[in-house]
Amino acid sequence: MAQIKDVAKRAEVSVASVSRVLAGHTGVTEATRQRVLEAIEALDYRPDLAARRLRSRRTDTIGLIVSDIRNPFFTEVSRAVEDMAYQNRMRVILCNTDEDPDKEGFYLDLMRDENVSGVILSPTLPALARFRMSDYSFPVVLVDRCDRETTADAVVLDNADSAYRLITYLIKQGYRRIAFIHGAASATGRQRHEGYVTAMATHGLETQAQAVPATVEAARAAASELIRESSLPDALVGSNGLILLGLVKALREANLQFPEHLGLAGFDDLPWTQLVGPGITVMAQPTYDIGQATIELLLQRIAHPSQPVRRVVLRGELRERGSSVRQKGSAN
Amino acid sequence: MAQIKDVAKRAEVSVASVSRVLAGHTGVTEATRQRVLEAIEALDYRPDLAARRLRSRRTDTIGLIVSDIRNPFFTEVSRAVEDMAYQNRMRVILCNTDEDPDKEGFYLDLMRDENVSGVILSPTLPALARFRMSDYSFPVVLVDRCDRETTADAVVLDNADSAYRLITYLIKQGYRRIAFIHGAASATGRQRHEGYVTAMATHGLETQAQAVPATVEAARAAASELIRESSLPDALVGSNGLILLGLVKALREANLQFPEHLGLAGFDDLPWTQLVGPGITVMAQPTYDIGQATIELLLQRIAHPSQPVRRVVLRGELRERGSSVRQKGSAN
DNA sequence: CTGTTAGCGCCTTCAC
DNA sequence: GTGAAGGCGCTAACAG
Repeated sequence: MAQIKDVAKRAEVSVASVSRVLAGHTGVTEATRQRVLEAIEALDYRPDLAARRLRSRRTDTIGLIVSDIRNPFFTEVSRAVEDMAYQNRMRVILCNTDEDPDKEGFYLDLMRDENVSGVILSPTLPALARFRMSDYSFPVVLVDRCDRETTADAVVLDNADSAYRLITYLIKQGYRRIAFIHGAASATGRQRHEGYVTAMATHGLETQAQAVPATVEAARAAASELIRESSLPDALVGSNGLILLGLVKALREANLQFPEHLGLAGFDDLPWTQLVGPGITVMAQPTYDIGQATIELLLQRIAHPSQPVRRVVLRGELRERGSSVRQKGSAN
Repeated sequence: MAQIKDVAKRAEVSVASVSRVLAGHTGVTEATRQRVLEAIEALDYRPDLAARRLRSRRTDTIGLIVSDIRNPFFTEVSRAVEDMAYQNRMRVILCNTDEDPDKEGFYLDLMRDENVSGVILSPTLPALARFRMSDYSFPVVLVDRCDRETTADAVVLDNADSAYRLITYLIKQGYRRIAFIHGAASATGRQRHEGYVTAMATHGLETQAQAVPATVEAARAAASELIRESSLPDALVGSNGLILLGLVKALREANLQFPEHLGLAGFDDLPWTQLVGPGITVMAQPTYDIGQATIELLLQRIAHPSQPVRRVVLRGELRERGSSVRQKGSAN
């Protein structure tokens, strides 16, 4: 492995000059620049990143900490993040917390040890509650999850509003007994629940909500339970794509059709939602945009550490499909 | 930020002793060990990874290079990889190539610059064709894609066999004119195509295959085209989850039901495949296991650089569902 | 068992 | 415009 002094020797200059052309500095004769470039080429020299990082104290690395990359929302976000990172010559380290604050803490510590340029974090509930930018030695931008009280750069959906609009739409369709299954472990689930409650209250309707771990299986189990009860709800709503999938599974197992037996809706416009049954009405998130906005915020924060805190709130978009078409002659 | 000499000072020992307890070395009195530990605790000292890496020449980092993390197969693989990496105190750098050999080359160069401990690579077709372990300064394990001729650690599905078994199953169901849409840009798509051709030939049937970029949209377009032709095939098969999704979309657009109008099958047991229509027959890949096996191979290779090359071939599992139930009275 | 010391490969003043 | 030299923070000989 060639190193800088080999290049210097071959180009018959000092290591300082090599370093200068590497850094793209001015103050180097075009002639020496060429000689250095040739030497670099000839030796297939590549600077040692470990040495460079030790010296320069910067890593051009960003950490991406999410609950589970298999959640399609985070998959898409991660892709946007990696795309932008690539364009900015930065690498991304991927971390899954499984909503476990300890694991999250471990990774946050790791980010400090890695001396990353910045972190994109989808915090667990406890981490969000006590989040302070000043607790970290690196810039952090929150994604998907953020409280009203949190002072931090963040990119989120208008969760409460989106849920409110989705529920209001269902109510306008004629649904009354609307059950809401939402993720228990995240701010997102809570905020969407809030929107649900507000919408129902606005129309004088009783709520029937249930918090579950945000997994397909938990949602399926909860829905199965709910369905088994004597009085079926008019409609079922899942607060994210995973939960919605669980609901569909439960309905299928129970041999219940939508919208014939009950209405169905949810969040996240995943590819399959338009394919199952008559299509499922969803509140779509601009997922890739969310990821892109997040890393843009982060890059700006890295460039300007003391710029004012910013929050980007993206709007969900209702996609009406067959699953929420109220059936005539249904019980009220 | 405290550093090792601060710890040494506070514990009243030399930096060497601190380094020793950090490394978990024996040859340190329990007493000094305690003093060092206390000092570390008191100062909240954490070793600087850049310095450590420069000195030790190891990074405990692995690169994961795939075509697109949004492909559910790679999503799942990446999760397995990250899990195992976490357990082994290693970090993973995520890279998407989009099947672009240049981008792939860029990342492979980056891996060298990063001096990673190892790389998990799902190579593009050209990269696979010229792949030589000796071209890399770090261990590489191939995942999902591997030729017969390639000499490298690898974990793959028994692609040709799985396709053969899937097609043979369809033929036994009574299907004859089976069209196969497969990914053009990967070894996997080619091998599955091979299995398809073999199965059809074995039964004296004519093939009708089409290679497309492995995206939902490309598959949808190709299938739409195919469907528009005067003579509809008996059955449609997609060589992976993305392609299968495209097929379903095309059928839906054309208002064609499965299995009523034609049979349908594919690869990858994605959650939605059991939810759309009567469920779709698929060849399931043990995705998480594949990821796990891959990183295990890599970790072993890192530990024993000169151990013999190993290839792990996992078997696909047929999951029969409603989409491939031959309809009575159909044309032959 | 413990301490001293010489680098790991690079960047960057500081002189010239 | 160029070169010499001193670290960045840590590990691992080598002495003692």
